[in-house]
Amino acid sequence: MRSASEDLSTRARIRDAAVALFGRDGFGTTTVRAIAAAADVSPGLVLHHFGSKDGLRQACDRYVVEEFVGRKDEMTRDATSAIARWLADVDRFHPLIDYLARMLSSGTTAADELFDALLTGTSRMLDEQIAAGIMREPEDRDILALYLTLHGLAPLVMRRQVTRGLGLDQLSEEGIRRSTIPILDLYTHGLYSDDRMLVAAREALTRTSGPRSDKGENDPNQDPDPPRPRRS
Amino acid sequence: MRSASEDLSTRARIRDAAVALFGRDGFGTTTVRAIAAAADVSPGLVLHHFGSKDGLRQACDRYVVEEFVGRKDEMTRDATSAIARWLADVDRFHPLIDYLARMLSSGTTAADELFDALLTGTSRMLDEQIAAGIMREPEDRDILALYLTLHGLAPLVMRRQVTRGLGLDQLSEEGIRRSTIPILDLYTHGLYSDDRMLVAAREALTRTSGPRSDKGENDPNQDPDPPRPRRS
DNA sequence: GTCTATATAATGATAGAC
DNA sequence: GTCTATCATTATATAGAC
Repeated sequence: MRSASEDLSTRARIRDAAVALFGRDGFGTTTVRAIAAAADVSPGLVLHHFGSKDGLRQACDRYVVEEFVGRKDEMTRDATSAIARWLADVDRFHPLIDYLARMLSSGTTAADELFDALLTGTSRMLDEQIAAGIMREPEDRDILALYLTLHGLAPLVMRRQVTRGLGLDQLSEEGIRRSTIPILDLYTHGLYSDDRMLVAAREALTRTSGPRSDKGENDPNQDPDPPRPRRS
Repeated sequence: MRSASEDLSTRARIRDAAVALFGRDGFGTTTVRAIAAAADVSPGLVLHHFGSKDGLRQACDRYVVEEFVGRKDEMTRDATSAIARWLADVDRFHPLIDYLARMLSSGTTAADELFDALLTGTSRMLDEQIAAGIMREPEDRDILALYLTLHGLAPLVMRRQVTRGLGLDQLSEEGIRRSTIPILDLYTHGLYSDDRMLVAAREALTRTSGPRSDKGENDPNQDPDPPRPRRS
């Protein structure tokens, strides 16, 4: 299991350097020269291999998608050992995560593909766990799958904020150790002590079909206001 | 309530154009000339007002943070009417959201400030709701607040994916109508049918202190693997 | 495949007129 | 405050030697 930059082909080395820099600094800010320097080749060679800067970007997109979706299948087969390998190889993935974050918040079709693949995986998982009786039957499987996927990606997309909030890298062992139980607790017992919010929202939604749905009032998530994305 | 571009000062018009373009295309990709064209002024004027392109960026950062945090207080005072106003004025906010998304996934200190403000708001809300008996006592308030903030921001940061998955804009009335109940359901009843996952994770975590924590196995969220950010 | 030039265009920034 | 014109720099991309 290669750890980082070793006996990679020159082309792969350039691609890896590009992923890292695009992910860290953005596409527009990153210059071909900087990529060439990072990969220790001449600027000309970068363009020789990928045609243009945009061609390089597309290659990076394809590579990152492939890498994530590929690993996803791997995870499905053997999650535990895959996680172990992941932790051992975490340095290799950080650049990919940063790149992924930029992909997802911008609007490329490659990001769409990737998201769809992850969403499909989540849906399949939901079906299985519900069938096995591990999970209960939710209100709406599709929407639940969508938001679970979002929630799962959020810590990756905002990795910096998680690391700041946790006081340590979430992807470290200690980070996982500290956040696992609280999150499982949330997904096991929920947030509210009883049904009253749900009932109230259901009522409000069936009652008013017009503008200003009152529901936003006590819902910690999802709602329309960017000022306080989870609640007031 | 001004809807979009009207009797704004020239400086404000330039700033709005910059927010929109930076948010849509990224900082490096967006040129001063493009901003000038969008604001219908000369390139020189842009730099006259903001000193440099980076100065313009900083002004945009400050503006967006201020706008979100300011609105947040507004929400706290009167969530319902604030939401109504938000919905009426949704076009004005879309560019801000796109800008926010880029801020949060890149690593500026302005983004840190903003996130911290939102996190503080979430924490305060948690305390209140728990004290009021609306929410139950969680495993760890701080970590819960952190992840609730992340979950709340996720649909904004990945707005495009939510819109694709929902088949309509999440910020539209119909989008809210469709996603409110499923999400409230998740936060009310949780995901799992019983405690077994939580118990298993707790056991695994206290048992093994070494590498490879088995817990990742059945936790739909937060875990280390980018391949399947929520579960296998 | 890889490098060293170099062409060509576009960018951020400045100066000075109005 | 706003514009036009221009500078100096830097970028992507190409051509050709090795």
